[in-house]
Amino acid sequence: MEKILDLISAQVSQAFAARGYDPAYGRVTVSSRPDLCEYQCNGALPAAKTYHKAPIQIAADVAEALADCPLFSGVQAVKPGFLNLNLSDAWLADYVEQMRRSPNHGVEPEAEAKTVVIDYGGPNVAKPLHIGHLRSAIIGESIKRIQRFFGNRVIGDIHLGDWGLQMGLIIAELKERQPELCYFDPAFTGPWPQEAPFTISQLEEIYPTASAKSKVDEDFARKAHDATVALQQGDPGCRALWGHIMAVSVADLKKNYANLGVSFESWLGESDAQPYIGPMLDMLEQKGLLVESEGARVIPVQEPTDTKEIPPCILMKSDGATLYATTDLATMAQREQDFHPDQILYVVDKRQSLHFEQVFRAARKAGIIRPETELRHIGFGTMNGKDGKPFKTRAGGVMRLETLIAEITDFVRAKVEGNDQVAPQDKEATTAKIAMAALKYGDLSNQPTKDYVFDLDRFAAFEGNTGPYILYTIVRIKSILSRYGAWEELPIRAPQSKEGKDLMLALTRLPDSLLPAYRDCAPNLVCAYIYDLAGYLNKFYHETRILTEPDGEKQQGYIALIGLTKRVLETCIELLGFQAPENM
RNA sequence: GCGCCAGUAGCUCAGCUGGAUAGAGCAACUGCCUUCUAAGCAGUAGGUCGGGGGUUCGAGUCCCUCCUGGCGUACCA
Repeated sequence: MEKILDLISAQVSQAFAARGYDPAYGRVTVSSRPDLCEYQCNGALPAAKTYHKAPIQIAADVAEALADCPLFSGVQAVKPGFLNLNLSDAWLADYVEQMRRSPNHGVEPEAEAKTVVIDYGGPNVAKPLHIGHLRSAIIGESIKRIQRFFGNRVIGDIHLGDWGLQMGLIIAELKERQPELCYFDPAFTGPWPQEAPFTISQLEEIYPTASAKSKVDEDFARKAHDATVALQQGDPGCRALWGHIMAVSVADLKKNYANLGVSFESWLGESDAQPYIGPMLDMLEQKGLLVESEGARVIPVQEPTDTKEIPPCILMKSDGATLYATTDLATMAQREQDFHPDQILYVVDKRQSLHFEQVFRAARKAGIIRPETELRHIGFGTMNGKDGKPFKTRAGGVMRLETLIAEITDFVRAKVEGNDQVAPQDKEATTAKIAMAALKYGDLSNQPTKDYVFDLDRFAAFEGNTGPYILYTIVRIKSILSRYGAWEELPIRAPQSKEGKDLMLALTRLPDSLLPAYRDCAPNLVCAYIYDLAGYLNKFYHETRILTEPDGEKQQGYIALIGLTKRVLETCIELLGFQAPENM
């Protein structure tokens, strides 16, 4: 269905045209002065210049033309030249009723579904998830859900860091600890053991140990390098070990992402892009795009129109090794082959923006993706501690994601334990839902590109603009609805109060809020919308006795209104990646 | 050096293509629970929108300049 601002703007534009003005001046926005009116049109101000007339005169002219319009209960031309509009109760109720019946609450999906690949996550195999992975996961997951809501076919790709030196380090360290393992016996031909020679917690200890050792022990560093080369060249023992590392690690990653409510359709990694590297480099050589520069093979991406200097995209180091950019390009070739995407979104730390600029340009130049495919880097900022510096543990290390989640969960649990509304058997599940809302909303309510301060005390307080506030609002509605009984089919009725009308007006803003959130990949706009909506619901709730309302028809209208509000709020938090409990 | 991003209330942040009196939340203070969950609602106080110029009927928003901070700047990912 059509967005309410479009409908109103069309009416006002018509009025402008009817009085001989350009209809383009008829654009209507939500009022910046809710005390004066619900909607406003500023078109008379710029029109004054064009028509050499006083703006107030134009506004009055248009107001006159709108006098009989059934959309409005009031149209006023004010001071400099504002057009102040108020909607008729009946028309508004009818619009909200249409929203109630619409499958997406009035939000129009894309006319033609697009195929979108979203690259988020990017965890390294054999290393625990830490808070650096949090934003990518949360933001990426939300963008994915928003894309789906608008009808697109979306593939979330975790893009594992499963290749390169880190694997060599682990293999080399294992060889030092357990040289007797069959994987290190060149004479051994298999079959390889089913069971991995380590657990996930051992793996998580082995990697940092090996990494630290390689920095002080040159001999060990060389062994790790050799193991990496052996793996990449297909040494059977190394490959078998690598398979174990992958299996153990991926199982653990799946568990951890599931705890976050984050999932991926594609579990491919850098290793899967390797077969594409050779052919891609050949193709680039053939096209003459790959040139020698300071001993490396690069694709120059500087354009004559650039005002800044863009270093070339390096695909092969002087020692012949490939790099990050090589893998990313090969991965793009793979995605083009597998999915033929209309859009690829990279939800990756904003500090890598230059890297993506180079890779995107190289990909375009080389024709690795179709020209019409949109490539976009959604760069996000750092999560900082209260001191404004990157978040660390008390000891100064990088905090594990599990630890962070456990800390929030503990805070929430303390509050839920003392809450009689929650049945004892539901307490743990409710705690988990609230904790997830606090964490995700806390992150997503910020603009993705900005660094933000993660303050556990603030998030745990649950007052004001927080995830738990949104959940609490939903729970209040659920409580009334469950006492009332069947409510799903009740129609929206004309508002009975200012609070009721304000709530309806807030509901009509859903499509106008979600569309920019979708276009700009900005979940923070969804947060801003539901915070606003929740506020209007709570005001309405406070001013209106619903269950004790004697007039049955009025009561049905109230119930229908809060029922729709509940559905809209739940739809939105679903887009953000969390859910509301029954009680809290 | 060059480039990108940011600077709005004590703190954390909004502010849509320039428009009416710059908004929330936290912290402070004041009211509201015998009636649907007070994790709520209402109110008070708190600002020369980093500084200085400019564009115009009008600038937090656009242009220039300066200051401060963060990040990035060819063989790490």
